[in-house]
Amino acid sequence: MSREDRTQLLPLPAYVVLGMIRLGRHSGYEIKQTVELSIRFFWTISHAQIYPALEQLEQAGLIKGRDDPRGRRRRRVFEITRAGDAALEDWLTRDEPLPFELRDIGLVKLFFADVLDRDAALDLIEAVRHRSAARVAQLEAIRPTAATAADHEGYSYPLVTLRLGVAYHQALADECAAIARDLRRADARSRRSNAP
Amino acid sequence: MSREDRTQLLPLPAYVVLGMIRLGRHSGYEIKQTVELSIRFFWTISHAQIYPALEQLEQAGLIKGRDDPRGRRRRRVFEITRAGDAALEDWLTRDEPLPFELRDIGLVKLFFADVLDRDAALDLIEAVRHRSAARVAQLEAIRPTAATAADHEGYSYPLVTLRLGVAYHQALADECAAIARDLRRADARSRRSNAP
DNA sequence: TTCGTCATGTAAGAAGTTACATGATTTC
DNA sequence: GAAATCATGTAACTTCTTACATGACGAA
Repeated sequence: MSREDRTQLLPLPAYVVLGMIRLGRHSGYEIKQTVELSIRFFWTISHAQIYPALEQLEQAGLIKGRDDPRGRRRRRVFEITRAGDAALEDWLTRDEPLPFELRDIGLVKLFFADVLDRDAALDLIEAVRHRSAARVAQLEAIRPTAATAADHEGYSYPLVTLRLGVAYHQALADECAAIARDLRRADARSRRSNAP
Repeated sequence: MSREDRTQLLPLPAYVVLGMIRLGRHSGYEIKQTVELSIRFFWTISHAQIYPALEQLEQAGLIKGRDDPRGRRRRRVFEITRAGDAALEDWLTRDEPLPFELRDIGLVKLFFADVLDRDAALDLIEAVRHRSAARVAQLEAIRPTAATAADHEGYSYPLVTLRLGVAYHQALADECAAIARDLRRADARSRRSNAP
């Protein structure tokens, strides 16, 4: 797919920054913080990307910035323009593929686990299970905050993405447990038939 | 975390290539094909990475290559060395964090969906649901192949990773359906109370 | 006065993708 | 004989992270 094929008017990080401005994050610093508190489980962006993106968005007329120092501490705040609102809505409703890119070293290792003995393989499965269980716990810890925002501030979709994150890590953890059970059962069966 | 902190002896793609050689993939071309057929849902690697990685692995003495042309068509085949076996097993059993990196534009868009009207938001949820449902179907289509390999060739872990992939995409799809149901229910409730 | 936080930016480098480049073999 | 597949490599480019650089403010 070449650059021109997809009607990607802006690079993706810029849309994320635009969305954060739309949700009332004003400075680059605030955007970075909110990203870490909310979407970091399915999207990351470093401040070295944010500041150039803000520049780019302003150049495109989608946001409007002004200096708003706090005391002598410099600070630049932004607001979304009408063109920005339109661009964000266009992006959100655009009928385009929604890439799901996963890089999971746990699963890669597990894929190769036939070269290990049974116990080492089970250790790997347990490591993957534990990782997802920990992630579920992390997400559940955030849930009250998201639920409050949903009830009182009218932001219900952060809670939706949280639910999805919990759902798939819970499923991953459960399936790991099931797989470990199956492997142990198969092993017990084969030992019974080999040594009667 | 700095480069030296983690005892990452080789870059990750090199371990993936090493593992593929271990599973009997001989050439760079074959490795690329197997990656596409098996781990592509949680790891990708381009041929532009594979060939340098093979070079690097050979330099490190973990694999041994020789020319094995097919007719006049050149071809270089590799086999894993004893040092390579050891390095692979060390990597697989190493007690290190297992990064899970997700970049999911569907969830990002959903996170911002409060700025959309109800129908557009439901369209987004449906798009995310459909994407995962399609992925489940894709994975189920591969399952017979993986099951055969597990039963007859002693490679049971590819089937394990397949199960995990099915589990989490199924969970994602189910949760999307549940969320859509909840949203519609909440909407119906609020309309009832507003217009009695 | 030191540490953590607020705040913004740039530069260098790593990692990865796409495109370029080449050529043989097989299949239709 | 054209198209798909086998097969290997490099170059250019994009993207993203980490490190560098700077400085104010508040709390202990």
